Amino acid sequence: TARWEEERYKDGVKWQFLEHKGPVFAPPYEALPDHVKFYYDGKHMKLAPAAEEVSTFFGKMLDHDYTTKEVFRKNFFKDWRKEMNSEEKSKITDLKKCDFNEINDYFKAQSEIRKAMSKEQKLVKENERILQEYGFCLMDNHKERIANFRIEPPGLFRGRGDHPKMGMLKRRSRPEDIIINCSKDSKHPKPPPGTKWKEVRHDNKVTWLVSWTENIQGSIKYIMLNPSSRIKGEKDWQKYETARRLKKCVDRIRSQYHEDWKSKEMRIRQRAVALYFIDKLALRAGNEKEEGETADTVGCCSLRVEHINLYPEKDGQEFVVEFDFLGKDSIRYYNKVPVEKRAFKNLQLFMENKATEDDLFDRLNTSILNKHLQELMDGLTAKVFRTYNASITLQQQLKELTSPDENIPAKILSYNRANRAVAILCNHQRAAPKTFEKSMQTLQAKIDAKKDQLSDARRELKSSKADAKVRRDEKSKKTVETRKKAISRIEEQLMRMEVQATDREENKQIALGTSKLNYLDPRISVAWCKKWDIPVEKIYNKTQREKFAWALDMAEDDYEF
DNA sequence: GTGATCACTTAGGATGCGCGAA
DNA sequence: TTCGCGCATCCTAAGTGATCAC
Repeated sequence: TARWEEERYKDGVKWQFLEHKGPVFAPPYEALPDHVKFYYDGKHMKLAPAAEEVSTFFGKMLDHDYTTKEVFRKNFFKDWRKEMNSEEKSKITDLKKCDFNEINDYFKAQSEIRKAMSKEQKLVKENERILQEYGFCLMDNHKERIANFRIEPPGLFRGRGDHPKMGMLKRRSRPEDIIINCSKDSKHPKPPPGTKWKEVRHDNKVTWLVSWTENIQGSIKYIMLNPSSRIKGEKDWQKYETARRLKKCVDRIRSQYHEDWKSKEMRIRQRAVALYFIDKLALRAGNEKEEGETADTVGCCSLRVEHINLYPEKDGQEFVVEFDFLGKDSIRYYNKVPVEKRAFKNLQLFMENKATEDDLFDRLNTSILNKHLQELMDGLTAKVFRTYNASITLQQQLKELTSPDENIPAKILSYNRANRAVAILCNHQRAAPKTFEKSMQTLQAKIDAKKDQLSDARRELKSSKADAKVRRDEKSKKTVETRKKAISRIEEQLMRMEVQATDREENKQIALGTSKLNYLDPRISVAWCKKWDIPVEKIYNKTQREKFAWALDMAEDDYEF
């Protein structure tokens, strides 16, 4: 469907152009010299000197505050300079003097146009066609949905938190960067005309269909199957089965690490205290990271002295450890927890004679820890504790919070509360939605209005009752009945709103999705739904039901994690 | 033991879209 | 019919952990 046109570039070189419709490459292109790129002039994709394309990225991002960050600007300008030709290089020497407002306005206008167009259904149809053509593959004779079938487009790298590489240019992937993985006899997508794939291989030991190396960290990116696929589903099921095996031996492991706190060997004590944190607080393992390559974040094994404070006594509690560090995605973990005395004494020992930037567990890393865990249980690693503790917490909380005589909305609130307990345990946070305050106010106003309505209705009932007493006829009796019904309807509506308000307030800064999708054995939820006769659609949306199809089939109302 | 590489899961924010209220 | 909101989906970064070479 790509429409090709011919145009003339300023050097007198003839190139071909096309409107961008391509699903795999954005846009598709011929083999081009490195300094030549595409840009969009509002009508057509055109060739542009690379520098122009790069600078438009900056314009696109102008609304974000990070374009004011020094690191971002420095990295961006360095990479931009690399893309400039000699004329541009001598002209564009100072980022401060560059004004990107025009291009920024242009992209804002573009997004308005896109919004208007989306109503026309044209784009919707086109997206559907692309999905049908590129969004599926055949695996073991089953048509399976592919998760991320589009190659990542070029742009400026942001990263999360204080990332040292923010602002760098993420380069366009070319067919020559792409490795295709498929079976020998299969039909695989052909590269754009005049180009070649880097490689076509047939490795059935891995699950990816396409891979390429990204230029910011040099890591490998993959195209893989959707969570609804057989291969992902089976893996997911296995994960929860491993966690269930941990349930059987967790007592033994816990008493083991309590013993190890007394060990003569420092490395064993450290291992035991770290495992205690991972188990009790659901901390992540904490692999080492290369300095200067990523934001400075830590997990359990990579905690430094500066990340904890010890209080022999605080707020009436003994042996309190205060954690304050940035974890995955630079999300802050802050927690004050009383710990067992022996663990506390060990921590004091580990911190002796250390500088704040020294490792808390200097005799430990994730590979040592995981080797130890492997000996305790086949397939046990640090992350299994997170899965186990999350799922067992959900199960316990559901038991505790669900009261049999509550109605469905109230039961769902209980479910969300159980889910929330897990999200808090795993520290799954989100930024409070921008519209939070406003939407809370709107809801409160609705509640108030409903309350007024209720008192009006009650007054009306009273008067009609009095009326019925005097008149003693059928008609007035009927009025009383209708008004009674109206009241109970209003009461129910009010209750539902109040439940919703509580739920939303409690959810302000907590993300439930991550735990629901990755940590909670879906069979627990399915069993709960069956037990209390709650439609599973109230808990899992369509996508989630597809992902957890295996669990929907499997779990009965008496399922125990 | 160490570092590099690879494959895979887990993560939050941005964007898209459908639906109910006005 | 329009508007605004909230949930679903998309996107891709950032983790975990296995394996391999030295």
